Amino acid sequence: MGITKTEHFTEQQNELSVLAKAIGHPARIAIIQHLIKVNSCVCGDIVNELPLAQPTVSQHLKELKNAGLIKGNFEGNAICYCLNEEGFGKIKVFFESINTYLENQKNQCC
Amino acid sequence: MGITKTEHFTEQQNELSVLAKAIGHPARIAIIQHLIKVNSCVCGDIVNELPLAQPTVSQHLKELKNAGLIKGNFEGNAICYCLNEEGFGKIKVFFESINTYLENQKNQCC
DNA sequence: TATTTATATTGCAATATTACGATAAACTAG
DNA sequence: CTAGTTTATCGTAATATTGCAATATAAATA
Repeated sequence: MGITKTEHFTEQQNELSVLAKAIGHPARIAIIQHLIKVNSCVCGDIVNELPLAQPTVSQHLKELKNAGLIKGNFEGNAICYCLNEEGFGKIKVFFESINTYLENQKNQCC
Repeated sequence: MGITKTEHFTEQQNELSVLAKAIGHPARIAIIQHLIKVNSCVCGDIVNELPLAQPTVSQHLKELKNAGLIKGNFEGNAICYCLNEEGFGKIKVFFESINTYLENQKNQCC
């Protein structure tokens, strides 16, 4: 069906899946890594950094923005992008709990 | 097209995207959370934990396994599942670098 | 105002994902 | 061996995602 039965899962599970899904594409990971690498807001050169056409990049940026992983503000002609702490904060909590569990785990049978 | 241009991205970017994509579904997050909650290997009750048909759950388990996020061993009639540290370790590094960046970031303009 | 530059939207084709019924496969118990 | 239990696979329908050409929009500047 391609349709996810979101209504059967908790709000937290759906929220986390949206965030992870947004990260689940190499182009969007490349965008995130570029924003970190440049270490400041990036105004208008994201399209040139990626091996994809402008509409495609625009779409990926939109998805990252909708998921709350990046922010974008108009800066004259261009748009400045940077990471959005809010989205990453939510994932952080999830992965920290997993890591804590894995570190303390004793009775592993697999 | 629905087809990702993986050849244009680095191996690390593709690997991370596969892991994030595998987590990017509420059913698969529910599976991960259940394995943590029970705090031991879970042998054969995963299907009953999820509001989805057995073939669908089997498919989700397969995807988590292929991505390296869970392990599954035959235990007589049933199969025992638990988290796979290897997969989560790779994501951990990625998110730690993002968190370090976000914590030290000074010149935010967005 | 007209032109240029940067980004977004639309529309569409190709492919991927999600879900499940039917069925198969593998093991246990009797 | 037969029946029951558990998990995997196949086949298929419905929907989602990816990518881009064409086009629209918006701001800056001449």
